[in-house]
Amino acid sequence: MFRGATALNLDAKGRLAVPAKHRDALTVQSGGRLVLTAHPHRCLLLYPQSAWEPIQEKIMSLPSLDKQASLLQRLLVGFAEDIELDNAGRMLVSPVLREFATLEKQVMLVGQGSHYELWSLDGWRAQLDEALTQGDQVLPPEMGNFSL
Amino acid sequence: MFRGATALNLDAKGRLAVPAKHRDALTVQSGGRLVLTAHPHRCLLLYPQSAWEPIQEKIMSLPSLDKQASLLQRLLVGFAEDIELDNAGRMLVSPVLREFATLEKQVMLVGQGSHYELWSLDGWRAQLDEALTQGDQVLPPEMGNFSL
DNA sequence: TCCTATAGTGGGAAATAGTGGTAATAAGTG
DNA sequence: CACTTATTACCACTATTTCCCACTATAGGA
Repeated sequence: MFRGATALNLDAKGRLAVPAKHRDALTVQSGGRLVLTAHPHRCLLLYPQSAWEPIQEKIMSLPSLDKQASLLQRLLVGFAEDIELDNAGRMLVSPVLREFATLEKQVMLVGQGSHYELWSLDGWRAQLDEALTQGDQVLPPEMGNFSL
Repeated sequence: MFRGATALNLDAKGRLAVPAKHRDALTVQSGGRLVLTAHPHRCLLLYPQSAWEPIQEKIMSLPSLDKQASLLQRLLVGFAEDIELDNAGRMLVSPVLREFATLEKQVMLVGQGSHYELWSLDGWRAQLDEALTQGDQVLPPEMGNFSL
């Protein structure tokens, strides 16, 4: 499972060098075939292809004339791109996805168990601020008696 | 299956160059025979012909005196056009369809599994805004416990 | 502390894709 | 029936992308 946050840089061509340790974990699962897509919180999602497929199927099984469902389909499936790493372990992030998540040079790669999230540094900071200022209200109701 | 979003330009003659990777996926399925039609959300739909046929049959099997059904029939079947790509991989979008979806120069091609959607840049942006501002209400009820 | 091995970064060249234009053909009109 | 206009198919040029190689930096071991 993927975990840990790393600060990375996009190069001038929009390439992102995935750190070696994460790279190994990613390439094992689907032979290096990855899927990169958009998340409603304005970050990107990075899945091994085999983990992504069932999610896509579930999303596309919703009725496409329904307003809510089609928004979700257009976001998650519409932006999804098949990605491979070059022989230096870098992935190319398309202009469309870079614009969506407002990625410039500095980027955060954040492990989330089944997948990674990719944030612009600013987006990530904003996210953090929110979590910290909310203090103890962070817990959702169904986790009321949760203890670390 | 088709996925991924690409920004494209219509040229002065109303031709749209389909990116090579999507082109291959499209031409495999029906030998390059495609169907382009109108969608109620004011975008266009692009299907391989073989995938479109059963959909058209299903639509036309609805009772044509029903108000809802006939609206759908006129839109989806009424606007449908058979399309082929020229030998540079471009499709010609007719004036009628361009006007329907308010396509001018800049256009988004968005993969949706079995087909593609074609949006004007403005229409697509509006769609995105909606998805993002609705934030977490994006999930339809039957997907309540859905997790990425 | 220095040397070696591994990882990260940048750039360049070949191949491929995109764009615009021109010529030929077909269709429409007087 | 001839002429004009529109459409389609083809060709050539330009731009972009992708792949590969070389250099730099970092970390680990001797």
